[in-house]
Amino acid sequence: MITTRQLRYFDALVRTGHFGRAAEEVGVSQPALSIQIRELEAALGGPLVDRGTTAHRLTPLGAEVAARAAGILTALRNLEDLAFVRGEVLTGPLSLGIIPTIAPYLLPRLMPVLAEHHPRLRLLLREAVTATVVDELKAGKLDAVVASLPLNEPEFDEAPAFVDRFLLAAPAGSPMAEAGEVSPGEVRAGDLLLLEDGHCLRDQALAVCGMIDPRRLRTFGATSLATILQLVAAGQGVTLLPEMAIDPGLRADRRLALVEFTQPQPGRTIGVAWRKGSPRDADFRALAAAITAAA
Amino acid sequence: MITTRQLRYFDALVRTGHFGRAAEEVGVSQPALSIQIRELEAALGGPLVDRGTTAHRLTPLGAEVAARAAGILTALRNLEDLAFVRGEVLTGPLSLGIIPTIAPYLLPRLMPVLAEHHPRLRLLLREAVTATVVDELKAGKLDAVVASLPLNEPEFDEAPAFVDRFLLAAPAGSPMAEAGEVSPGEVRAGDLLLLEDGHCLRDQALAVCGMIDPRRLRTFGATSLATILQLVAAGQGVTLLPEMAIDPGLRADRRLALVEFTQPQPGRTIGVAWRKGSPRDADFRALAAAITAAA
DNA sequence: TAAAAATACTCCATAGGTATTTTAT
DNA sequence: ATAAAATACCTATGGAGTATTTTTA
Repeated sequence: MITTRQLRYFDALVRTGHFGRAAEEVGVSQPALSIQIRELEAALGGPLVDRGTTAHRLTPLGAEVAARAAGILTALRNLEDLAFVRGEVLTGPLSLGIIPTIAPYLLPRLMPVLAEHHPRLRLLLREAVTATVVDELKAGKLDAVVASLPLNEPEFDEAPAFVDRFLLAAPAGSPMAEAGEVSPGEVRAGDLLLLEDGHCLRDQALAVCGMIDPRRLRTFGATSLATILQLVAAGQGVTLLPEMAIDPGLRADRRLALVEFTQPQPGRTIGVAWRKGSPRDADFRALAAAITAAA
Repeated sequence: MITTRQLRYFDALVRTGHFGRAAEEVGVSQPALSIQIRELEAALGGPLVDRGTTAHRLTPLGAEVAARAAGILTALRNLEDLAFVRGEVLTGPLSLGIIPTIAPYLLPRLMPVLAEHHPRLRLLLREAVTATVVDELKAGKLDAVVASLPLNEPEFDEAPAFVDRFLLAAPAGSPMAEAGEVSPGEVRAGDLLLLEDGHCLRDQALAVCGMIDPRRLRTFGATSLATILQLVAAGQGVTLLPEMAIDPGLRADRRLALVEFTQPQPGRTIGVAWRKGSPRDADFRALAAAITAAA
């Protein structure tokens, strides 16, 4: 008899590749997890993992079971979510992931909208780069994420909220700052300042400017747009700036010039993504609507 | 924490509509089942069934849960089936449903083929009308069914094996028997002898002859083609006879005439159906191939 | 020899059984 | 009044913890 417990433990084992860490993740001791894995292997008539002391590999049977187990666990999570869908939309706890290039600019505008229209919503926020929040959404640690769409994950549904245009931030007085507008192709690789690896905005900036060769790029350890903007203000280069990041304080900065791109203006679509089949999808669409209202 | 046990018990409750019979079906006492249902209701935050003393109705939440639970249980069954897919195809136990208008004619030819090519297969056969084997296949009591396709069940996959033509069996000497061939439209409702309700061959005969109005039909309690043929031989009427039901003994019967239909000749497609996503689908396609070889 | 998983053994939570009560028709 | 589900109470299985041993790189 296969139990959900066995599947949960095995799923954690697959994701961590380590009995001890998997046990920690599901909140039991390592022997308890080992025993459940052994039970599952007995039920399926063969080993699921090739045990090495340091590293483990899934057997072919294990890989097949892992894929099916993930599907079953997602369906179970969705079933459990039915408990929260009682009454009106957007009430109760909601674990939401937001990427760093959206969170600080969206949240100040979004929170008042949610507080007014969905006062019984309890948001549990998590800020991390796209790859991280995507993994956590798949694993069930998050209910939904706010990110740049599309995420190209077949197991997600998405609701776009608004389009965020890109502008060019350049040092005041530089040639580009003097032009009324610039085309993306005019940005030189040596001038472009980028966020560190993992931020989707970095990849989008490269795509917009048509750059592929990573060798000629100047990447800083900067994890926030605010830091990058300080570098631009100091004349170190230019950067792609999402329109939503512009606030009055930024416009007042005499060291910076904000230049629009020529048509068609590049931009990113901001929206909400969640696991397909979730019974809370009405909630998530309502959230996307609230984001549209806030933007 | 939702368990597979709760889902299994609830699924049985949904299908039986009765706590006692559901408990019997899953092999536990009625209180044990009641407790698991209550646990599931607690986990989902609301009642799943409206308790009446004699009859029960699912709540809207209950209906939603029932649908999702059925999907999860099917996925779990398919996962458990992975245990049997080790080694070569068509080995080990296989629960197979066959409808009565196929079983007695196909099995004598099929069993030797299977014994020769798949000696390690252990067939567990069940003969019942289409609706019954379809339900049992959905419920996981059967692994596959041999029936007339398509079954039009979105949760099944199908593999056709061969086309079984229909012929007309008429009393020797009757006008239709004298004609070299007849068209389906010539069969009069008052002449056509039919199997009792539930046999798909009955519905197919009506469709072939273009009859809709059930009031003018003469239905007997006959559950087998052999019985119907005795009535035809006695001059009581005519019947639609699948070609595979014809054996030398039947051809030798001087009281019966077998008349072919005009082109396009009507017929039924015989094949194998199973639950979508089953890891044993290679087995089932091999079974369909064996049936083709036997026919 | 050091890190990681498997065993050994003890404890307790939970599923299950029987007997009985409650409930609704 | 009767059939059906819920409750009460006891038993036993199995999941989990700690301590320890085995394994392999």
